[in-house]
Amino acid sequence: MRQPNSAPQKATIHDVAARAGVSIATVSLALSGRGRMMAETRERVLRVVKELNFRPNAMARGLHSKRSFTVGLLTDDVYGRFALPVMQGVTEGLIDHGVSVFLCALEDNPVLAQSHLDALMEKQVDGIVVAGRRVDRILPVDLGGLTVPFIHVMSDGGPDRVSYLPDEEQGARLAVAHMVASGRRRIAHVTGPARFRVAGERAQGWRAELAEAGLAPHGPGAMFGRWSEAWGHEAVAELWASDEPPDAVFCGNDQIARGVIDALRERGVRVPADVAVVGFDNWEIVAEETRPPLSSVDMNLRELGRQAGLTLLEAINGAQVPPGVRRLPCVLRARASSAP
Amino acid sequence: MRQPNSAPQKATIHDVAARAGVSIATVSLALSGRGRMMAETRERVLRVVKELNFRPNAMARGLHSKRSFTVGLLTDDVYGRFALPVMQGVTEGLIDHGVSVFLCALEDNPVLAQSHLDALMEKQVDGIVVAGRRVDRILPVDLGGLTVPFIHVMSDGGPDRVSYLPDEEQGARLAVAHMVASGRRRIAHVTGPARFRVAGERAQGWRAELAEAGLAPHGPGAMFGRWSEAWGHEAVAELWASDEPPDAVFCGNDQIARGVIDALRERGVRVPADVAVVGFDNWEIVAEETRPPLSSVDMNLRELGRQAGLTLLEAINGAQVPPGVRRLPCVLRARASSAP
DNA sequence: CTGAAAGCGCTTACAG
DNA sequence: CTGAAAGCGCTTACAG
Repeated sequence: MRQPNSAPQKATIHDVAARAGVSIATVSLALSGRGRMMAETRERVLRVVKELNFRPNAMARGLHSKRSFTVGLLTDDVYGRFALPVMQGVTEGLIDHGVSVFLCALEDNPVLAQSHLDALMEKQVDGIVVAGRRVDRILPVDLGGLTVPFIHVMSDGGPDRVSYLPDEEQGARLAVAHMVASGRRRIAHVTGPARFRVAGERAQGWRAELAEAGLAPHGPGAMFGRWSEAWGHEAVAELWASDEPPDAVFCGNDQIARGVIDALRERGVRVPADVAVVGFDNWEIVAEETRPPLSSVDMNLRELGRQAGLTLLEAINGAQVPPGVRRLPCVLRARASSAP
Repeated sequence: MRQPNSAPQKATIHDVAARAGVSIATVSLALSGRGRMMAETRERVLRVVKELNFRPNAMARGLHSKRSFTVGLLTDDVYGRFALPVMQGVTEGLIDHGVSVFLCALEDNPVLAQSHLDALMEKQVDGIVVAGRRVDRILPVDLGGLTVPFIHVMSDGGPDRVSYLPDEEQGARLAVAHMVASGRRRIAHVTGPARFRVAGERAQGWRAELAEAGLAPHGPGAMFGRWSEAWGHEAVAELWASDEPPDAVFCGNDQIARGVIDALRERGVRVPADVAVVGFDNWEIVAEETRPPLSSVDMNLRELGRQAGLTLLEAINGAQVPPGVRRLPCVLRARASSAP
């Protein structure tokens, strides 16, 4: 490992100025392209900048501009299935603007959360992104006294804040419309616990799209259970105990869908010939390995993160960003499990 | 969204000094606890610090100390199954020392990678962690000219650098020893492509532990294939085509194990009664939903990240850290799939 | 025990 | 067109 004491000293603006035979002000001006100067002078400065591989010290610059060009990203998604794409989107959208992102993984620990927040504020972050793993869950931090703008993604900050969320209902409608279009008529919905807000929203989308297609919900209504494969199995047992089982199952997430498909195979019910199955989340590593590969609704998390990052940047730059929830459309990733 | 222009100005050391009726030097000294001063003065200063919620500006502090108390975390693991726990460990280990971590997701794009690296250097990071998703893969960045210490995790930086890796061979031996202890004698190994270094290391552990137990490898040797469920199915077909199928299968990862277990169920072979199955990675969300739940080797990625972060910190603080690979032991997470 | 001053590496009016 | 100076918010010798 290269040791810091053996490392070459970084060049400063004084080194550049001395070598180019100008003042540090001229170097600064040449670099920013602001003040107009003799083309020859500018070129000479820029040449030296390149020779010395000079990069302005962001801390010194920030001291003056009161902008650190950093933001903090708080998340409680320790597992990362949802937060990671969001995080990527945020960093991706911001790096083009020279903004770097501090990662803070909170994991339900208020003390840890507070120390992360303190560290961020000391580092003078220009803003904060709060990324949740579940919409109706509050992160263990008090953002009330924050002196910088912040924004929520995959977590609802309430009416006074800006929140970016997937359009769950629209995503559900996509899935149902897709099944209807391929001739399915008895479309059941198997999903997670009713206390999860997204479960209700997805069920609502299922119901609304069916109504629009002139179809009745299959069975007594949406089947709320758990977000697990095991629940998928159980739901199939229930559904196939009736006289008229469904010809399509729209599942609230990919794990349930996986359980449904496995259970159907064990019963000798063919997917997609007898029953179409569509999941939610488009968890690719699981969806692609399902037999047959699982069609699923993609929440576009990366794009969600990107837009949240850019909107935060606007707010940092002084724009008035009206508070409220912004929904981004989902897209359907059709695979074999829902073929006509 | 709270707008920056409406935000209360942050208190500076001058505000504190004025209000406490002392000089800024005294405030600084009181805060650092360095210079000795009248207890009463110190208390007065600290009281005002609290009243004004004063936090020293890290950029100003860093300008002087030439330490930013930040590090960069480069990773090419876009999916995040492996990198996320590592990232968490790194941040967790460092936040206690006041060090914040910049996240840079690289995803095979050298241009993006370079711009992330440039941003990090401008921000004056004190060091860099390089976290891979696969040991024998080089990240698309040239770290050669770096002027700060760096360290590798889940990626091998070669003989001149410090790298933290799981002890793959030891992990494999754990799995095999566990199966031997529960009476299994014909232990097969189904794993990923031979060109992956970890596949070779895990196979080596399997072979070594069997030898130590006085057992021969089951079949013609380790079965190299793909890191997928589908390969697990195919391998079962091969294995059960022989006269004497195994009574245990050690799998190179959890996806293969999942495929193996599913395939065995379809054949009516009982797990664990007839065959024990153990996976690798301890990918909990999958392992726990497998029927029966899957025993698996855990690489301790979080701890790996934590230690890497702390070692980087030592190097930053000037310690001489001898280069080379450091292996951390894996642990076995036994579940029902390998019960005696 | 406490304060005035220099300096960290920049940027930005302000002179000339 | 270019330079000298002030200032961003701290820390650290150095006086007193």
